[in-house]
This record gives sequence, structure tokens and C-alpha cells, in this order.
Amino acid sequence: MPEPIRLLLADDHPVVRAGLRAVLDTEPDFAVVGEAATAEAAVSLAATGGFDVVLMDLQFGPGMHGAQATAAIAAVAGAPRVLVLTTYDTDADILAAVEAGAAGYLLKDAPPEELAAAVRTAAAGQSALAPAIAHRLMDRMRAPGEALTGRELEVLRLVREGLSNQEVSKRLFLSQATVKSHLVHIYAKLGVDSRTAAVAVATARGLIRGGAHR
Amino acid sequence: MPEPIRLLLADDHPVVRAGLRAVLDTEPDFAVVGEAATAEAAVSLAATGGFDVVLMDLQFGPGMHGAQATAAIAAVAGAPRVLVLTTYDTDADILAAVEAGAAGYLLKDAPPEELAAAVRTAAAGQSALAPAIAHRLMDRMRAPGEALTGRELEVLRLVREGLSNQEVSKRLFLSQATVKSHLVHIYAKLGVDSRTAAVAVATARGLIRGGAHR
DNA sequence: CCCGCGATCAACCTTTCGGTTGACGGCAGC
DNA sequence: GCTGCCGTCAACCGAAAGGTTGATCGCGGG
Repeated sequence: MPEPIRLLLADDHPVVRAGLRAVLDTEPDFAVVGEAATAEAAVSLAATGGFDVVLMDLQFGPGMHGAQATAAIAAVAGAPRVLVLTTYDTDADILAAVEAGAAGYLLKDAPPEELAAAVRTAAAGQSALAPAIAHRLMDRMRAPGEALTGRELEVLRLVREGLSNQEVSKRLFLSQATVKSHLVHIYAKLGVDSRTAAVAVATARGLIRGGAHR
Repeated sequence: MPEPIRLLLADDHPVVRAGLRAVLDTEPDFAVVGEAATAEAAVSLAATGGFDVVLMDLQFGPGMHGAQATAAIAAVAGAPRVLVLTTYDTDADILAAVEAGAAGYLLKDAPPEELAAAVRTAAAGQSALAPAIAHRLMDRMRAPGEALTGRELEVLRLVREGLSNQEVSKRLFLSQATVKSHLVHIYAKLGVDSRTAAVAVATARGLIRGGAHR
């Protein structure tokens, strides 16, 4: 093996970094040559060169998000390929990663072989999506009618904050009738029949941003 | 060191198990002698004996929850000590773990030294709480009026999933009157006046776990 | 040009939810 | 043994939310 694939691990959990190193460093054609505990550190390190593939977590503590870091790294010509490796598979996360220029999207519960295969695929310049993720993207393409309009999302976000119909109407300078009208359409598209259920489904699908991170 | 501390790792992520093994097996007085990818497997393995401390994740995929497994293991006399090791520090998770009989509660972003120290503390028969967790429990003690009871959290979690009062009552084998009663108390404690607002506030404060579950 | 659709609003009705009051058994602490 | 607190339930009422029909306006595409 003349030229091993040089890897940078970006994850805020020391245990996960150790696990990735343990799993990947045993592969003869891989070489873990760097670690970053924050998204900012990952961007800085990646800019120095010397990496072929970055394994990027999405959730870091405070500060930069993994998707932002992915975009920052991928923006540079000749930059390493970024492979997003996260715990969750919400639509919002997947979409953000893909738009940021990620070469792949993997879940942390993936078996080691799948992980290694994805790294090789990314290193070869191709896209590597986990089967479950690919399936999710296909679903989105196939069902455009279920997508919420901009106004509906706006209403739903306020509902998520716990506002009543009247409060939403005031906030958006609408009548309550209009708010109810939007909600009825939202319920139909999401297949639910209450505001709380709509928030739950929309959050689960990643249609609206998740809540508080500390 | 005549008798190393024998560890059982219970986590559904292969990467995390590998990471824990890498971090802990290097300690001279530790010996990782078992792994479990599901909560059920952890309970079975623990019952066979031969372990001093179980490192238990809370979130497994489908099937048994880590807290249930913790309770099952801790119920047996002479059973190993269970150290809960999870990503989240919500009140609901902490409460469930402590009530299940966990010897400690750690976060996965803890540095390896802290992790090792907690394992030794647990093996010695003492309680090991991460500083952030201890602080949270102190808060609960100090302001008992504002803290939600176990039953109230249970109701609130179902409300978060979008269930109506009637659905919650069926799920918990209660009357709707009782569900409403719990909700009224929850509203008073959180300072809100609707189920949606309660979910929003509780999520923001970390009383219930946010985000998607698949 | 007209059709569809998003956005807006009104009137009406039914169901659910929120709020109150009151009650009972159990259990821990004083 | 009494006092709280938790958990359970009932009856009642007003308010909010859900559901339906129907209507207007503006805009972009066939």
C-alpha cells in the first residue's frame, strides 16, 4: 500500500474519536493523522492540508455547527472530502450537510465495515450515502406535494414556540381565521389533527429546527 | 494489581464500544471482558456474573431502554454496579437512571480521566455523578416546587409526541381527568397555559429530551 | 386569457382543552 | 396521629382549537 488515505477526525466526544481511531487505524490503507474536538479546530486543521478525508460530526457543543464547518472546508479548491458522521438522520440535518458540500452522510450506529467502505468511496471522489439516508432523500423528491409553503412554516415555527392562534395572528399581522386556515393545510400535509402532533411530526422530519442546545 | 475491575460495555454503537475499550483497556487496573449491542443482551450477560461494573448507554435503537436494563440488573443481589453513560443530561433521563438504581451518571463528552475515575468510584461501591449532573440534581432539591414529578414528566413526554388527553389517558391507563390534573400542575410549575407552550418550555430547559427518534 | 395556487378573511358548528372545585387513598416526615 | 404531597378521579363551565364552506385578491404558467 503505497499511499494510505489520510484521515482527520472531528468530533467533540473523546470516546468517539478513540473509537473511530481504533476502528479505522486497523485498516491497512487508512492513516488517522489528526483529531479536532471543535468544528473551528477542524476547519483550521483542514486548511493546513495533508488530509484526504475529514470525518465530521454535526453536533458540537457551543460554537460552530458541523454543517458550517463542512461548508467552510469544502469551499476551498483541492480541499479534503468531508464525510458527515452523525447520530441523527433528520431531514434538516441531511439537507444541510448535502447543501454544505458533504461527500457522504453516515450514521454512528453503522457497522465498521460500512464506515470503512464509505471512507474509501469518498476518498475516490464519489458520494457515499448510507442506505437509510438515500431512501430518505428519495422520499423527499417523490413527495413534493407534502412540502410546506414558506408561510406555513412560519406559522408552524411560532406554534412550536407555544403561541396560541391569537398570538400567532398578532405576531404575523393576520386574522385568526388565516392562522387556522394555514394550520388546517399543515395538518393535512403532515397527516395529523392537532397543533402538538404537527410540531412533533415536523420536528421528527426535520422540517423545522430542533430546540434548545445548551 | 492483583484483581482488575472487570467491565461490561453496553452500547448500540460499535464505534462507541471500540472507543470505550480503547480508552479503558489501557488502564492497568481495568479489564473489558464483555460487550453488548442491545439492552437485552446486557441484562443477559450481566446475569451470568463475572462483571464488576457495567457501562450502560440509555438510548438503544428499538427494544428495551437503558434505564429498564439498569433496573433489571440492579435488582439482583450481588449484581454488578451500573454506570450510566449517555449523551444527554435531561432531567427525565437522570431521574429515570437514578430511580433504576444506577451507581453513577456520566456524559459521553467527559474526558477519559473522569471516566476512569468514575469507574473506580463505582467499583468501590460509591456513587459517581458528573459535576454537571450533580448540579442539576441539587437544583431539583433546592426548588422542589418547580420540579416536575415522575408522573408529570411521563405525561409531558406523551404530549410532546402529539397525543391528545384521551390518547395519553389510554396509554397510561388513566382517566382523562387525571391527565388534565397532571397537565394543570405542569402548567403551573412551568408558568404556561397550554400544552404546546409546556412542551416548548420543558424542551428548552432540558426537562424532556428534544429531537427526533426513529 | 384563464386557470391554479398561495394567501387572506368570514361565519358557523363541534370537539377538545383549560380551569376550578372537591374528593379519596397512600405514603413519608414530624 | 396528623400533615403534606403525590396520584387518582368526577362534574362543571368557558375558552380555545379543530373542521367546513365559501369568498376575494394577486401572481405565474399554459
